Amino acid sequence: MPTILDVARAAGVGVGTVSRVLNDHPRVAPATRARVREAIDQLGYRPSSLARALSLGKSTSVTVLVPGLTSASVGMRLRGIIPTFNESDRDVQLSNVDTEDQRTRAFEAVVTSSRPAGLLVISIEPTAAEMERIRAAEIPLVLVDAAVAGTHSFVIDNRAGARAATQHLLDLGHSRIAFVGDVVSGVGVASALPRKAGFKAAMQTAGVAVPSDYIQEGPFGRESALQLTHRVLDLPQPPTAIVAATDTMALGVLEAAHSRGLAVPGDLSVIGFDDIDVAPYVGLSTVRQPLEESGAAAARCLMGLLAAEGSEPAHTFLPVEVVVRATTGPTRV
Amino acid sequence: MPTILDVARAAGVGVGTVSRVLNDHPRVAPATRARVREAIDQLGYRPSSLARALSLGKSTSVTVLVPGLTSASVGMRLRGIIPTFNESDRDVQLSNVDTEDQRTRAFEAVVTSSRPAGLLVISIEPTAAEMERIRAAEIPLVLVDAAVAGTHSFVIDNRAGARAATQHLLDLGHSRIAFVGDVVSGVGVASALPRKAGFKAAMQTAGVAVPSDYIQEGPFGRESALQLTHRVLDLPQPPTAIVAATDTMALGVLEAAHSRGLAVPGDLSVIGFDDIDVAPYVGLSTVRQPLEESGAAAARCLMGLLAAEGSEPAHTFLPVEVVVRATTGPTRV
DNA sequence: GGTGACGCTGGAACCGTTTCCACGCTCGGT
DNA sequence: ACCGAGCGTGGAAACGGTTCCAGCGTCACC
Repeated sequence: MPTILDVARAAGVGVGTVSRVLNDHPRVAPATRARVREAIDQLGYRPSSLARALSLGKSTSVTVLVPGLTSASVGMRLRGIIPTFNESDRDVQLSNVDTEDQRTRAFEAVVTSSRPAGLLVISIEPTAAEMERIRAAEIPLVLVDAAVAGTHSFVIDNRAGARAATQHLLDLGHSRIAFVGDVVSGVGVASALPRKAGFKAAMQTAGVAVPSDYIQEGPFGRESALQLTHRVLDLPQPPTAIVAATDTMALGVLEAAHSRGLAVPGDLSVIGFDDIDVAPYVGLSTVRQPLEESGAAAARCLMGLLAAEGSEPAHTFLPVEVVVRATTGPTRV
Repeated sequence: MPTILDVARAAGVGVGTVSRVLNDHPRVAPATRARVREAIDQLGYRPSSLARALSLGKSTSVTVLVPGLTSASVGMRLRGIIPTFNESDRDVQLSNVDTEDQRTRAFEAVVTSSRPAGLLVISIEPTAAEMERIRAAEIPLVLVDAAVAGTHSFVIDNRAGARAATQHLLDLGHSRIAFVGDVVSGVGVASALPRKAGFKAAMQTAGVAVPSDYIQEGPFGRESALQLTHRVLDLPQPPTAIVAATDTMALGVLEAAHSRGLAVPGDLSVIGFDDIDVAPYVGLSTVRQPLEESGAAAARCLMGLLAAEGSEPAHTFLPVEVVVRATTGPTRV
């Protein structure tokens, strides 16, 4: 395995010159540059990214921090992120952070140990202390599905999305509308909170009262949503429509409806949020957010930060859109 | 950011001793060890993995090479892989290799540039040359959904799986059974090949002739399967059942059936392969392979290789199982 | 023709670890 | 009391890059 010194000797130059050629520094005579290039090809030399990283004090790869890798929406975001980086020859370190402990250690390791060139964080709001350490370490940071002042971030208006979803049901003539959402557990931004708020706001604006029993919350997941749905459907006055905080939970809602023999949307309308990849197959009406595109956009943003500094931090709002499929409709007469 | 030298000074020892403490070498006096530990805590010292990597000639992270990150089955495998590594504090570098060019460069980079502690390759068969370079670089290698002699690998019996799927249809009384599969395109192991062979074998054993038109092959994907299905259903003697090489393609088959107003399974039975996460929601009958578990098992295997050398390479066969859901049944009478 | 500026270059220092070698000390055996 | 073995330790060298500084030409200009 040839080193930079071998190349320097072969080309009859110093190591500094080879390094300058490798990094496209302007101060190299064209003839020398050509000679070095030739020596590199001849020897099949490839610079060691390990040595480069130590010398620079930072690696060239980017780190991506995600909570709940198993969740469908996170997976779709990653599909936008990984290829975008790979296409530019950027290595990607992927870290799954589910517990509070993993989260602490992950941020710690990023700053002290692995020192990536850039950091992409999904659905996690770094604490002020974490932000400060990242800033001090001069690691460019981009947030997806989370926002902190002074940072680049890509988010959607969860409140408006939920509001639109609820409005869609109201427009269909529903008034007994329930909400099935997840509570914060472990790491991860609580997008369920603004979604619940959007639901409430829509109902209030429409002048429709929401019984407190109509708001059911539990852990994230299909299974959990199934139970919450049974609970709300067992009420003396069950709802005719349900807004789920996420598509994954909407799948649980559908399963509950199915197991009770309820017709969807005849007996019960269901709308989710996110438009994960199974949604079209199940015919689930939902609020689409550009998951894959959000990942790709964030990755491009981070690469811009790595290439040329500058550009003041900005929050980018991505569009949401109600997608009507087969699980929402008027109540059967 | 304190270095090992700072720790050495604080503890009144040499850097070598600190390094020995860090790496749990036995040759350190307990008292000294304690003193060094204390200094480490006091200073909040964290070793630089960058420097460590250079000194060792290899990084501590593992690299995972995957083709077609967007495909559902690969995603599920990753869900088994990433958390398994993360739980042991192992960084994971993820590389998406779709084109032949990316593939070459990825293997090249692994050996020459990034030099991970271990390599996990999904659905790709390294060439003999690549194998040789990896062996020379002494990088432990584990294969998933691909097998090469002399390497640890985790595979399923694709042929037997397809055979069982076909047998299931035969048992239901079908005899006009078609096959919709994908052809090799870009990088990735052609598991469609043994699956097609399994289909043919089952039919031959049953003594049922298969018209050549009944075997349709095209690019991988739902869209492609949709067109292939239309083609086979346009035949004068259309099939009453279709074996799809993958669940993703089965989804295309279902879509085609749906758009023609065919009842499933009344007019057309459909069975897929893989049991991807949407399969249960669509009610797709399929051949289940333990996708997530295969990833986790491979990751554990690689970690074993990293911890303690030894254990001769072995091919591990994971079980497959026909899962009957709602898309297969007898032909409507 | 002398001088200053500047482009290009070589090489040393440095990044923060690991590892190897050598040395001192202790202790058991003779 | 002496000697050798061996444990515990310090420190230098090495890993392979980057960067900075100094020096050498060359050239323009006076």
